[in-house]
Amino acid sequence: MNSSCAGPGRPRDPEVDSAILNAVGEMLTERGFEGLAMEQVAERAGVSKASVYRRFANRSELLEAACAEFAPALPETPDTGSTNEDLVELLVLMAEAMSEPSAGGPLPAILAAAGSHPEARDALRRFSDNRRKPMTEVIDRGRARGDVDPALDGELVADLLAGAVLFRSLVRGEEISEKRLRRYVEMLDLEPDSHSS
Amino acid sequence: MNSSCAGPGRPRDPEVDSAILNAVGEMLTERGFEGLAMEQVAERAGVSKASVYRRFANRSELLEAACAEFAPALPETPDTGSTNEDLVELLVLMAEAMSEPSAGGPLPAILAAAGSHPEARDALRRFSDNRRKPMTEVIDRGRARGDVDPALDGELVADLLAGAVLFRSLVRGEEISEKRLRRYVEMLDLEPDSHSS
Amino acid sequence: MNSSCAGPGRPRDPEVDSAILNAVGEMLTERGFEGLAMEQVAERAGVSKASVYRRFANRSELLEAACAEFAPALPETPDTGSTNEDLVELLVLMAEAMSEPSAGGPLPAILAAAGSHPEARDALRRFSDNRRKPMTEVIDRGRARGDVDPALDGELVADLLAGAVLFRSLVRGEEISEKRLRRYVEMLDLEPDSHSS
Amino acid sequence: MNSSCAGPGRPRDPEVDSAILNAVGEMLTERGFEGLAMEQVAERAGVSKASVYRRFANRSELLEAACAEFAPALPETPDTGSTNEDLVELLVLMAEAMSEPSAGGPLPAILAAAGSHPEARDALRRFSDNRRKPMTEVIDRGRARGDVDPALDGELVADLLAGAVLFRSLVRGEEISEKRLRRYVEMLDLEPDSHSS
DNA sequence: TATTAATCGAGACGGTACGTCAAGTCTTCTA
DNA sequence: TAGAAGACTTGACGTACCGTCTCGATTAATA
Repeated sequence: MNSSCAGPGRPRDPEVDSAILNAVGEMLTERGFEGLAMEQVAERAGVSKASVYRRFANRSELLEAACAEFAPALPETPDTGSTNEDLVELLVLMAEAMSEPSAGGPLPAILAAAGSHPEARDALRRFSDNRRKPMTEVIDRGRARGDVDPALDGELVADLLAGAVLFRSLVRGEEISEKRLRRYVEMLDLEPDSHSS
Repeated sequence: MNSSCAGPGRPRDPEVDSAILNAVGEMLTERGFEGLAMEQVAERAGVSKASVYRRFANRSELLEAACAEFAPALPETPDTGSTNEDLVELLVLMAEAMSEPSAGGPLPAILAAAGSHPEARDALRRFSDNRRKPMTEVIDRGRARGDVDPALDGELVADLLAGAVLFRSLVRGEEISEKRLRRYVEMLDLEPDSHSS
Repeated sequence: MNSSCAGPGRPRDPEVDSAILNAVGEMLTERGFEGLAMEQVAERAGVSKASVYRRFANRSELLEAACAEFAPALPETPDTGSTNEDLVELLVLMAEAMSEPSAGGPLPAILAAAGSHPEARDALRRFSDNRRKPMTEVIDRGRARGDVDPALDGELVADLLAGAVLFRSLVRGEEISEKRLRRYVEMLDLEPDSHSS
Repeated sequence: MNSSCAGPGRPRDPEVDSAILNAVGEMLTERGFEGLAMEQVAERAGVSKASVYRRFANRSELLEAACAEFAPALPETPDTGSTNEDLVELLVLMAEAMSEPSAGGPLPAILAAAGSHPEARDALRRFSDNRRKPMTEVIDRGRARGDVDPALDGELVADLLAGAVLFRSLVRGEEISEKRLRRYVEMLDLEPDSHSS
């Protein structure tokens, strides 16, 4: 709908699009969700305010687009041989992404926006889906190995683990040690024999 | 610290304090964190803008105070005889508080602000401490009954369970069924014998 | 210098300019310099506050502009045949302009501001230059007629006469009778023979 | 009414009175009429705002009091033997008082206020009366000496001379050279013989 | 090739909120 | 009581964004 119909008239400059989105990403990272000002986005992108508004009718839409853009690379599914250890590795990555701005990029800002902006929630959902996939793979592999109880619901596991990371990062604002992450995983008792020994 | 030292000068009118805080609470509930405008808070509280600024130097401080104020009564610790069932009940309450504004009061707004505002985070920490206490009690009681593994760390349990609720509410924006909450609890396998039967 | 260079961007609406200046003129006349409030000027002009501030960075600049605008038509140079009589006529006009607000327009307000605001002083200078010109013409004409001492310095005459009017109006706050004005003129003894008879 | 009736209760501290008036004088001198803020006067006087308001109901009254207080020493009547020269000396003093703030004290500020505040006008009237007296004396002495035309009206002379000084200082904002002052005086032709020689 | 229509920049416009400051009034404590 | 301190309402100050708009100047596809 945007790019396909060539129509008459001057076409939009794609550089402008990307300049805007870049600026949004930076500002979101640096100054958070509240610090996202259309006016400064335009200036920072070296673009006129009208050009921003031509694409995004308002702050929300801009945020929406930024969220849509926001798709951090799906992490390599780890394979250490141990289901628990694989999960810990995934959680470590997630915890890093949640930590202070400019480390984890705009994620905290988007999270902050989630309360009021459904698009932000969508972005987060996509993000969490991405994160969930390797988690599921890890569990499936464990199940194949016979490590993991076949009846186990991978989604519930993801809710609990991702939730714990989210909770401590967002609500309690703490860095999470790898040790703690490992204890979360062990609590779920995925590998019954591993500590019966 | 506030009221005891009379000092010279006219004392602050406590009605003004409460009028402001009430107004903040309402606005936060109705219009979210972004809709919290000093000017309108003042108007709504029937108070001059200067009186608001005398107490709270800026929006952040106002939010902070609102958060401090926001300490919903700690729920009755349930006692159904079953540890799992008690936990489910606590989670149901928590899930309700997280759902749509005006149901759960300003909590979602505060949560949204947590990303950018440490004070909001503090408020949440206090809130979560309050919630955590009955959870710990329930677990302790279970341990006393012999239901629960004595080695179990209650805090980790709370992280996982509260986190899962938070995660599904905030990130995925879903209402959470009681059934799902029960499955979270069961996953933790607190009462080993309960499903061995 | 203002209107010719179109430049990029939406051009300023000249109606806004004039609306503002009109409002300023009225308020200055009605409520004096101290009663000149940016906020009310904007409202009265039916214009946003930002539009006022875009043009005038602060009250002083607004005053300055109002002063610049303030250039009452240079009075007809009278020609009664008598130098003295011509001067008296000019002084009468000047005395009227100095009297109560809304009679003389913003002049008293500007005069009041002159002490603290150089721009007001500039406006007054321009104004007095305008007033001085007809005075000089009258004197020159008198000199041509042989009425007036050729050595006479017209500027000094203007200082003395205008000063006297100013003094009685501002410092003493009195209406000045035509008779008194005539006596001032006669004191200067411009037409030596006129009272030798 | 103020000082005489002792009445019941603690008497007013006269130091407070003078501290206030001093502060007013200084502020008027330094920051002009518009810069006269009750709040800062109080602070500067080391006095509570209420103590200021107890004495002066509002800014105008405070200004009024300051004006009342403002009574620069009546200058020594000069006596050089020459009427013209005496007048020049008086004008020099007056021109100095009119020049930049902190040189001439609060006079320029009061002058600025004269447009809107009758009390300021009163103060100026008193001031000009003070100035006028030596001028009249000088003229009378001249008349006694036979220097000056007996029919001359001293008041008119004062209007013209003081007015010229006022005019050039206030409206034109110029320092006035002694030479120019002398030319004003000579223009009035008080001593007909002095330049017939 | 000329037309045409949308783009781009710049920036004015009416709004709304921000956070500051002062004017006056009122209330309390201390001396 | 007076005096110091300071809370209170009111209202202007000057700043910063919002989202809309009007320009003049580019561009490319189309006629």
